[in-house]
Amino acid sequence: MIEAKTKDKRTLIMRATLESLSQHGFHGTPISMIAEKAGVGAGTIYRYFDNKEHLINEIFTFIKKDVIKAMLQDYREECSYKERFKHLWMNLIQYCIQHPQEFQFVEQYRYAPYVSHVTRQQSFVILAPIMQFFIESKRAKAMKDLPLYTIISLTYGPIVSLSKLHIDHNQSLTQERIEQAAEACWDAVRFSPNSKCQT
Amino acid sequence: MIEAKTKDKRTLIMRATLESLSQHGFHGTPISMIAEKAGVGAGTIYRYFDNKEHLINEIFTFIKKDVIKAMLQDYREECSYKERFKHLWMNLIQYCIQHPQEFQFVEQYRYAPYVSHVTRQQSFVILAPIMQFFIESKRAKAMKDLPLYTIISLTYGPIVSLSKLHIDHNQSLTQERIEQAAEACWDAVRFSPNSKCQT
DNA sequence: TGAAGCGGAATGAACGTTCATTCCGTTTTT
DNA sequence: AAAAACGGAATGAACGTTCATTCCGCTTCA
Repeated sequence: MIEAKTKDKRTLIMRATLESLSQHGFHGTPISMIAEKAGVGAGTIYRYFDNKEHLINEIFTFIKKDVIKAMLQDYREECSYKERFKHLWMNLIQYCIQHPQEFQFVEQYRYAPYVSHVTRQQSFVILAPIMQFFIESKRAKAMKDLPLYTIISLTYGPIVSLSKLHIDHNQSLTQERIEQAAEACWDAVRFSPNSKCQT
Repeated sequence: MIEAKTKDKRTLIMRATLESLSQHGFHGTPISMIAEKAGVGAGTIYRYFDNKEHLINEIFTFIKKDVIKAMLQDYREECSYKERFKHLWMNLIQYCIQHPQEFQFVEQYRYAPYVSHVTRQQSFVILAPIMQFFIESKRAKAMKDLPLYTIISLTYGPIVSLSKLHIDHNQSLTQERIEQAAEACWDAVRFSPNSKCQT
């Protein structure tokens, strides 16, 4: 009971912070506003987090784990590489557009100075299972033999870009268009024997 | 003569701001620091810019124009679609990694609240010639018939992602790897008659 | 030609505001 | 009743912006 209640207030503060940050940015979200949104006193926040920076770092790692969970939902090892790729890809973009606050938060603070080094290191650990898939796909000649970070950029980059456009310009990213984009992304990374063809 | 001197000081302030912003972010760059870096008094900045927000907006549009200029350098209308695509793509990524401060600035503030609506509208106007190329490529069946913003995401997204990795993790983006990535990006957007092939 | 006057550019100390954090009296829990 | 949790006023550091003053190059006048 105590635990539950304690955790509730902690979560409340984190949610309020996330909401405010994605709406008003770092400048626009003083502790006082977080306190008000969360329905707690300003001082209470410091019972759960050392300081504002710590609070943000906590949110950061929480979201990262949530993202991976979402990506791996209904993931089936036995599918083809293409199917698995599209599954991971679409799960991720679905998460981004269904959780715009979380998405914008991560994108905004990924390289910000107040996301501590430790927090960023954790990301690598969390992402390990996804990395494995790429490595295996390359080895199996299902994907082009490109450096790992090139493959990540070719797949994650468009997700970020599409999600931003969707959220900010209210472009209607329909299921069909997401499918199209997933297919195109696969074209970018899939192994093609005659990669030298000219147009 | 007087004109030249005036412009110099204005440019000096903008350069100092850009440098500080990309290093320390918005929080970490008080006007006092900009003044010091530029070698001017704090008050002087307000002779050239209404306020901090205006200063940032000015930098924003300046960079946008610079980027387009860089992209269109040595651009030749008579080349094939693929060649023109790769030319634009590679010019852009070269700019990003050769001007990390400008790149990071744009990426950080593109959707920030203090980049005014007007400034963002301008971007669209500035980007018009590039958009035209995509539209024409689609019409000529050189590119897939995807929504314009999907094509932009498939090409610009990886550039952003690769540049960030390059700058932040000191990944060595060699000319060869840039070429590989450009080729892969083209695979993503190029028209392929048998787009239904399964793997 | 040299001195005095002039105007606007430049300055940085000072101001008022905002913010993260602390502190302490009150409330809730055990 | 003791301890823990809580709230929100108080604090002081930091910030953007202002403005009275200084500085400097050019013009005017003798």
